[in-house]
Amino acid sequence: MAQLYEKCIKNGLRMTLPRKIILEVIEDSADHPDVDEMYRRAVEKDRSISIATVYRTIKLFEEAGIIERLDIGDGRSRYEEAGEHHEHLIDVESGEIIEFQNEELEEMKRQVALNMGYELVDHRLELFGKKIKK
Amino acid sequence: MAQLYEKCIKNGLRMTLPRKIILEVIEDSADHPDVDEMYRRAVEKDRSISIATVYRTIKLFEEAGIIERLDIGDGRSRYEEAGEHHEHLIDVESGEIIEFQNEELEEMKRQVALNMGYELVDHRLELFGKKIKK
DNA sequence: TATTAGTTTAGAATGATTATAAATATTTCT
DNA sequence: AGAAATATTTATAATCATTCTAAACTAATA
Repeated sequence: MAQLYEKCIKNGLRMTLPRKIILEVIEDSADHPDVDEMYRRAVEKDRSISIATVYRTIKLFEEAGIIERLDIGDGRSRYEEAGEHHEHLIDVESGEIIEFQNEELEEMKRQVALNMGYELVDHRLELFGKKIKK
Repeated sequence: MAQLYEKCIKNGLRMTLPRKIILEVIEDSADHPDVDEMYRRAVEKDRSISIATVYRTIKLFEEAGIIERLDIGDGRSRYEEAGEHHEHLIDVESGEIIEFQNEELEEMKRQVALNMGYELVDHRLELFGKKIKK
């Protein structure tokens, strides 16, 4: 599963120890950690890593398309491995973030933008929901 | 056009001078100002108003459903008068924010949430587009 | 009008993020 | 490999948006 590493190399990034560690953190994370959480996970692997490096590296990885930023509207940015495009449903009671995909929805967004004379270059959708108990 | 004022009263808000001024600013704004911009506009009407009051009052108005928050992903919160639900298309070149409505899209969001066992309580969609030149 | 409760102000505090300067590490050149 | 040049990291200060606090002020109530 070193395809992320390959992607970094392809982007001409020097793979230093801190960058490798942060990359590992990303690979190991199935959730959507914020910077602070990523920092905590990185420190577990290497005590000496600095928060500034985490911020800088995350920005670097984001620009290289290695990770994607998710903004659920509280002040912090969360990150996840880039990949298949998907949307997020946030459970307003538990804070849980659930991923989903819906091609029809995607297509409709593209279409709506087009109707206004725009080429869609990015889009962001978050649904906030309450679990229906049966 | 004092329906916003009425709405405040209905919500049991004391209508002090600063609150009236901030309400005026909201009524006069056809765009999507951030807190700092709203503060600047308020100060033009009353020199003595404080940024803390603007923050507090905005939060108050948001909770009362007088205004709505818009987050376009740069660090700041923007606000607009609450009303007809609509979405935003952000022109990535000019930064311009264009409003649009699409009931079909709305319905689809509700449906997608429902399929996952959730009642949609809120949703946020932003399209980022580049103007197509003909 | 005195008392109480709510609001505003100014400024300090906080939390997330970015910038800076010195120390380290990596690459390049010979 | 060793020196010079370049990039990266670290620690910390700075910044930006936002929230909190305490004292002053205003409005509502008894």
